[in-house]
Amino acid sequence: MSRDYDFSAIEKKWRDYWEKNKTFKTVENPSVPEEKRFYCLDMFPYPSGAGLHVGHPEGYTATDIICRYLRMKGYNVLHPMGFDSFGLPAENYAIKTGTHPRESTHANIDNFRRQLKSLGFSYDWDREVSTCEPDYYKWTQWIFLQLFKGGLAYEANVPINWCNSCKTGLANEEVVNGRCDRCGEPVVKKDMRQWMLRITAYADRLMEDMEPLDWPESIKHLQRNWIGRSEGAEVDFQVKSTGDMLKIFTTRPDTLFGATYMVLAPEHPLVEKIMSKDERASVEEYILKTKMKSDLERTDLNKEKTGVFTGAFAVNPVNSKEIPIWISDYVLISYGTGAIMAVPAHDQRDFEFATKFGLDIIQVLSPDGKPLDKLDAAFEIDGIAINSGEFTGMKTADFKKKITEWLEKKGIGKLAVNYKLRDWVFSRQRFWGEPIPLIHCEKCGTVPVPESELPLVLPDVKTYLPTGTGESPLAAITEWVNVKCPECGGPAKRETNTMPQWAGSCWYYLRYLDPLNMKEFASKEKQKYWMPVDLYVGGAEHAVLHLLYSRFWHKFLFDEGIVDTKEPFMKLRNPGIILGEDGQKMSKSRGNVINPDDIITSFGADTMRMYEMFMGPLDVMKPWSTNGLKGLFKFLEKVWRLFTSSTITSTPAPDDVLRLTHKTIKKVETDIDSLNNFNTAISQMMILVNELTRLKEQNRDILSVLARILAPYAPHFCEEIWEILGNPPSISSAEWPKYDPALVVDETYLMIVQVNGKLRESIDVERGTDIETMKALALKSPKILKWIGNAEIVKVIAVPDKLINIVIKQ
RNA sequence: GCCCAGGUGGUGAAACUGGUAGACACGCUGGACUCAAAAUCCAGUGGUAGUGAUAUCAUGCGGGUUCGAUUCCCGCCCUGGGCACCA
Repeated sequence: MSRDYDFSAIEKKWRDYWEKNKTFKTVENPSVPEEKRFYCLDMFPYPSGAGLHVGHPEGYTATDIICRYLRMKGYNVLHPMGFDSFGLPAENYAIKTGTHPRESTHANIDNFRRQLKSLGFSYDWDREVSTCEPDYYKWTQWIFLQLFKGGLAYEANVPINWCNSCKTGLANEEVVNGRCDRCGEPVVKKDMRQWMLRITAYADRLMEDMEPLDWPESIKHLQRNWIGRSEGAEVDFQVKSTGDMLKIFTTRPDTLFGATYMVLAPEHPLVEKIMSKDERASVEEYILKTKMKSDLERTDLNKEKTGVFTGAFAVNPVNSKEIPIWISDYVLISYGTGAIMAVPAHDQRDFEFATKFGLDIIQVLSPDGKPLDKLDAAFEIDGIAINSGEFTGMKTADFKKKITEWLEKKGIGKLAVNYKLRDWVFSRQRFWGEPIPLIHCEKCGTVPVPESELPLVLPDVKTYLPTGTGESPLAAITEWVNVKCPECGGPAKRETNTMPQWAGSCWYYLRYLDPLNMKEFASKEKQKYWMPVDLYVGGAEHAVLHLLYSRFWHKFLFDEGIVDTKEPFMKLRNPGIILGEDGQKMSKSRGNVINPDDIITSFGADTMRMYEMFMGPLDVMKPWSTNGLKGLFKFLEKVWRLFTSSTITSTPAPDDVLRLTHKTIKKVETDIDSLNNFNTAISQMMILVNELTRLKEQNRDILSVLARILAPYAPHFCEEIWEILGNPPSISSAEWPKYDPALVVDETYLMIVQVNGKLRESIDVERGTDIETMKALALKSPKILKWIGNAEIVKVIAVPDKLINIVIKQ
C-alpha cells in the first residue's frame, strides 16, 4: 500500500486521538517508585499578541522528547503548561488597541494554546494554570500575606527606578543599562512609597544553596554576581563639628591610614545637618542637580567625577587626622551605608576624584613595602603596608584581620558583609496585576485582607490607563478603595498598587501539582509525590529575574513549613536563541521572523520539531534555515516510504544492519540523556535509515525499533507508522527498545597506522588484537615499510583497538 | 574596563578520557528518469599540486607540552552574552 505522507491529515488524526483519549493525563500513581517519577517543567510563556515564535518550540520540543522517552521507559512524568498572563506587556498592548487587558489576554492565551497543541506536545492540559485568573492569584495574594506577616514585605519611601513611559516603578532587575526593560526609555529615580520584599534577608542562602544544583555554570555565575556578596568592615568616623557618627563600609580596612577625605551620597541624611553655612548654597545646588540626572547620566563611567565640599570634617579613628567631608554622586545611597572613606592612593575612583579636586593622596601600601615613586593611577592590589602606624609592614590579608579586631575592640567598627542585591521593589502603579491584599487604617495601620476574603478580585475599571501620579488606576475607584477596617471596623482604604509581573511566576510550578485545590495552593501529598522539579528548561534571560525571585519565595515557603524542599529546580537547561535566516536576531523590524504556524501548514509539526532539534545542540545560538528544514521533511518522507512502499517481512536483517540498529538505539538514548545533543541522535537515525533504504526488504522488528526511537521526536508521524506496522495505539505507551550490549560493538575495527604521528595506513583487524600482533601487522604493510625505509625505529606506541604509531628517526 | 561563553568547509554542524578532522544534513556540480520541469535516485564535493594512486596544507592568530593537539598550557585577536562608579 503506497500513499503519500499527508502530514496534515496524520497530525490532526493523532492530535484528536490524544485529546479524546486523554493519553497524557497524569495521575499520582502510588505504585510508581519515587525514582521513576519525573517532574519536567517548561518556563511558561507570556502570551503576547504576536503568538508563539520559533524560540518557544525549541525548549518545548526538547522537554517533550525527554518526557515521551521517559514514559516509554516506564516513568510517571509530570509535564504541565500554563500562561504567565499578568503584567505590563498585556496592559500596554491593551492601551494601544483599546481593548480590555482581560479580553486581549484571553484571546492571546487561546491562540497560544492552539499553537502549542498543534505542535503535539504531550502536556497534561487538565493542569493548565493562568496567573491572571482569580482562582490562581488568590494564592499569589495568600503567599504575599504570609510574607507580610513574616515581616518580609514592608513599606518604604525610597528613591526607586521609575519609567516615564510605562508610568510605573521598576525593580532593579527590570532596568537594563539604565533603561526600562520593557520599552527602552531611560529610567529616572523617583521618591515613592513602595512595597518592598526583603530578598536581601536570603542573600546568603540564595548564594550557598545554589552550589550543588545542576545548573549551567554561567547562570550560577550570573546569580552570584548579581547577589554580589562582599566582605569588609564597617567603621565609625566622628563628624568634628556635630559629633555625629558617620558609618562607612569598606572592603579595604587595611587602607584606613590612607583615608584623606570622605564622601557621602548626595541623598545621605547627615548632609543637611553637617554642612557649614558657607557651603550650604553650593551643596544644595549640587543635590538638586543630582536629582535631575537620569540613572544613565549618573552612572556614565566616561564622565568626569563631580562633587562639592560640605564644610565639615571627620576624624579618622586610626590616626585622629581631620579629613574633609565631600558629597558626590559616585557614592550611591543604596549601597553599604551611603558613605565612604576615600583612599585615593588605592582606589581608582577616589584617585580620580582627589586628582580633580586637589585632595591629598597618601600611599599606605606598596608591592614591596617601599613607597612607589609616583602614582599615575591607584595601586589597588594586595601588598605590604606602609605609613600605617603599628600595622606598617603587614601583608594585606593579615592587616585586614588585625585592624578589624582592633576596631571591634575599640567599639568603633566591626566585620560586615554587603550585597549588591537590593530588596525587591514589589509594587506597580498599574492596573493589570494582582491587587496587593492590604488595607490602610488610620487607627490600626496596615492590616491584611482576611484570608477568607481572598481572592481580592481586580475590580472592573472604566479607564485602566496609568495615571503617572504614582497612584495606580485602581485609586480612582472610590467604591473599591473605601472599605471598613477588618480589625476595628472604622473607615479605611485599600492598597491600590498591584504586584509586578514576576509575582505569579514565582510559584506556578507548585500550582501545577494540584491546580483545582480550593483549600490549599497544593496539597502536601501531591508535593511529596512530585517535588522538587527534576528538570527545568527555559531562557537564560531569566537568570536574575524569575529564577532568583522564585528561589526566594520557595525558601520563604520552606521556612514556613509550607514546602519541603530548600530549592525548587534541581536541573536547569537553557536553550540557545534561534536567529533569523540572515544570522541576525529575529525581529519584526528586520523582517526575518519565522512564524511556527506557517511552518506547520507547509511542512507539518513533526518536521518542525525534528528540524529545531537537528539545527544543533540545544544550548547554542543558531540561525534558522528553511533549506535545512526541508531536509528534515525529506528525511521523514524517506522513512515514510520505508514503511509504506517496501516489502516488510520477518526475515532477519543482515548482521551489520542489526548491529547498526542496536548502535542507533544506544546513541539515541545517550543523546536524550545528555539533555542537549538531540541533533546527533537524529544524525544517527539518518545513518540507519540510509542503510535500510539500500535493502530490498525490511525486517519488521527493525522497523518497529525505528518507529519507537523516532516517536519522541516525530510523535504524530510515528503513531501512524506504528499503526501501519499493525500495532494498536498508542506508540507513546509502547516500550522503549533495549539494545544488546554485545551488538553495539563491531567484531573488527579499522586499525590506524601512523608513522611519526601521521596517518599512513589503515588495516581491518579483529577487536582485541594484542599489541604484538598489531605491531607485526603494521610492519608487514608495504606502505608502512616504504615510509620507514632505512630509518631507525625509535619506539612504537600502540593503543589497543585503536591505532599504532611508529616513531622513526629522521 | 571587568566577568562568562564561543571561534572547525560555501552553510548548520560532528569528533569517546589527547588518537582517522569535517559524521549527518543543507547548498553546489555532474549523471539517470522526463518532451521539459519538479520530485526521486546515483556519483562527486575543505584548499593546493597531479589523469591517477598520492602528496601537502588546514580546526581564529602566535608560541609551548606530547610519539601524536580541534582537545591540555601561555600570550594575542575577533564574535556573542552579562555586569558596569557596589567602596
